[in-house]
Amino acid sequence: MTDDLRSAGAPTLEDVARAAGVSRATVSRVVNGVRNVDPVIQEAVRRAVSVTGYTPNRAARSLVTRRADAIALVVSGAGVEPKAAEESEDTTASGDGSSFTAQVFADPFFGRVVTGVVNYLRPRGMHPVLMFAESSRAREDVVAYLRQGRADGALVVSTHAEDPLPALIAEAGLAAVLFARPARPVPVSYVDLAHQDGARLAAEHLLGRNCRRIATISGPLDVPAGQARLTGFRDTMARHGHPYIPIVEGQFTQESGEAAMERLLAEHPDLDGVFAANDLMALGACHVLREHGRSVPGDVAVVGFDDSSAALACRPPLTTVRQPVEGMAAEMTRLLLDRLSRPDGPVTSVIFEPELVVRASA
Amino acid sequence: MTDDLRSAGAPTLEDVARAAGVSRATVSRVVNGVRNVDPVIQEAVRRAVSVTGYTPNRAARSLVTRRADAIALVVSGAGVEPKAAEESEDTTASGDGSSFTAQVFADPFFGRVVTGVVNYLRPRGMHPVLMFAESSRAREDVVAYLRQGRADGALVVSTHAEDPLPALIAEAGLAAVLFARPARPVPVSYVDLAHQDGARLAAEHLLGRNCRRIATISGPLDVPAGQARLTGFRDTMARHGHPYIPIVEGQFTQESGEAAMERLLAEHPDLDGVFAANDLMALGACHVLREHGRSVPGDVAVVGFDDSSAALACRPPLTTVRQPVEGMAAEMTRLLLDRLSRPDGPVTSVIFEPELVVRASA
DNA sequence: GCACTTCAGGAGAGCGCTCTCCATGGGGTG
DNA sequence: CACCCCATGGAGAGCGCTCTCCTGAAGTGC
Repeated sequence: MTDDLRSAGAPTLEDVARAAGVSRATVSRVVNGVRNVDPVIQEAVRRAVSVTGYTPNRAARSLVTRRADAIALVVSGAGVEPKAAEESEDTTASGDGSSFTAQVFADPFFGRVVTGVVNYLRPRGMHPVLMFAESSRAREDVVAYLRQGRADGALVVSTHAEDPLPALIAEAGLAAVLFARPARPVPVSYVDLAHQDGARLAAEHLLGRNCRRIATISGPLDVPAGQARLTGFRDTMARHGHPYIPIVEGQFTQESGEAAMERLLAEHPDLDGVFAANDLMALGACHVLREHGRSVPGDVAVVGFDDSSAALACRPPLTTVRQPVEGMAAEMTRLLLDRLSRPDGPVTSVIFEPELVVRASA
Repeated sequence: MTDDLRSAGAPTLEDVARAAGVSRATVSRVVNGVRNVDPVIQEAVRRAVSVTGYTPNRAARSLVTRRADAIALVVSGAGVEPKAAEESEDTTASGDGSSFTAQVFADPFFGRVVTGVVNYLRPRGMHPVLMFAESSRAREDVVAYLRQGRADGALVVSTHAEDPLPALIAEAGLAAVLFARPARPVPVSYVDLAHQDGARLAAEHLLGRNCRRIATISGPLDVPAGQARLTGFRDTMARHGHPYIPIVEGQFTQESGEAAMERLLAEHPDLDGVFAANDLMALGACHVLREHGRSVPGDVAVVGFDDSSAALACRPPLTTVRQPVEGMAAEMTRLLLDRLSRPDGPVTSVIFEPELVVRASA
């Protein structure tokens, strides 16, 4: 098609300029919409663009703008730690089902983060590069990737506290925004949820239903979110005259929720209310309760946390504390793009408020 | 650090060359490991690289190599179709929970694809760019992205048949590999599962347990995989003297599985075996069966398909047909990289064999 | 010992784009 | 009528890298 105007390969600015009878600079101005260009010439250029089928070469543009117009979405944390064989380059088709990535996607939480990020990025013509950083080698990869200018900044979702990645990125002078406050302070913006308030809502709901023997399945206590939800729950219970409540620590997985419920039931067979620090564990708890002949919410009321897809998948549907993950992820993305356009803007944090969603389980 | 050797900003090849007392070309050769370079000089260059803290600029490299060294992972299909307001650029922090991306991640299947892709890509220093193509606008974005050279090729996972994306990509002369055979033939390589064989395994297992009133919850029949699983199941049943079996079409979601099971139970209260075309629907079916007082597998045996995380999350754990999604995704990635290094290699397809995994549900 | 091959390393030409600087010209102002 | 200003478009210098071509020195064979 119209090969007469192009030398070979993809058409370049030069080709368009020739076709439109103007200079390269003018085409560039029209394409990027900068400065005033005579409407007549603009039109001519636009026509030339579509005639030649021109698409700007991103590498060339990036080379001069020093911007990749891409950002990385990094899921960071400790997964299965690197065995001796880590260097073995051959993760071949045999498939490694128990990998960190698999763990990550098992929780509906992460899909919601992606949803929020993508929804914000897409109208802006951007797409996230997906990276996982569960080993120190992988963390270096992330930093190298950013340093190479392949992405302008990173959105970091840590699954564990003490994650060294945020600090690494900050030290290297790279842009990043975190999902959730880092365990130890790092000069990086983040979004987070008022976890304690959420836990308070759960506690008050359980108490409002006249549950009196209430226990909780907490999240991992080395994760700030796990810690905060427990604190919020415990404080509220204490304030209402329940200074002591049974606690079993879970790991935010369904299995850990099941195990925790088993223990709770063994030690406190008469309990009538459970607050699980996330929906997945609440789901596991419901299963175990039913297996032990307890009806939910008849015998035991169960409240989850997150309002993830697991909450609806559960029988009965879970009463839970809604965490607006998609909105938080979108805000996180907004903060990063903001940072990129104003590199010395302030480091900020945005805290979202949770909301109680009452369904059938409590 | 050692600012004396760098002009400003990130160190370039030039800086390293100066530090090592060689030419730019030599540094490039060492960095890329091509041609013979005197070991002594190599060592000097390497030292200079670490002293200066040099990292190659990818944009500059891409500009000349015409390779982005990046690939796109595209989830394609029809989601919520674009409303009139599609152009409204403001998918702000309000969060759009019911979006296509949310639908996608609700199925554990996709996480497994990502796992396989990432596992293969990572040792090779690559990371996928995540894209969603559920509207024609989004499909154009994908093509434009590839045409701009931001990614060298695409891995396409279609959630629906008749997905126009593979054809669009092929027409544009861009590299791609598909997960699952396209509904209408497109000159693009793909990986797929022998769905019919998998369904046969399920049928034979149910028959082997002496189930005699067997029904199936099929996948969406406009998806090749849904179609093939039904065909395989029906054919096997017919071959064993069951020419007619009740069928209800589902949508591969848990809810659709529940609805289908309700209908099946209403119309055939005496059934003793169910084959659901994926685990999510099997999970839904189990819920409904229990609600109707049927024990699984005591009263009704249930077989799923995929061996996804839902199979283990189910009570009882699902007997299912294992689809090696991670391995398939890795192979798909291998095919793409292959294609990129040998652009006129053959278009191929790799079909994987499923495997029956017997657990408690049947 | 001389012509010839071999190979290490340097020089330099771009890759396609942006953006600064400059030339041009038309219109407004004193 | 002279002057200045601003709007407009062109020229051209790179951005940092790769890779071809070329030089020169060392090795090889008769």
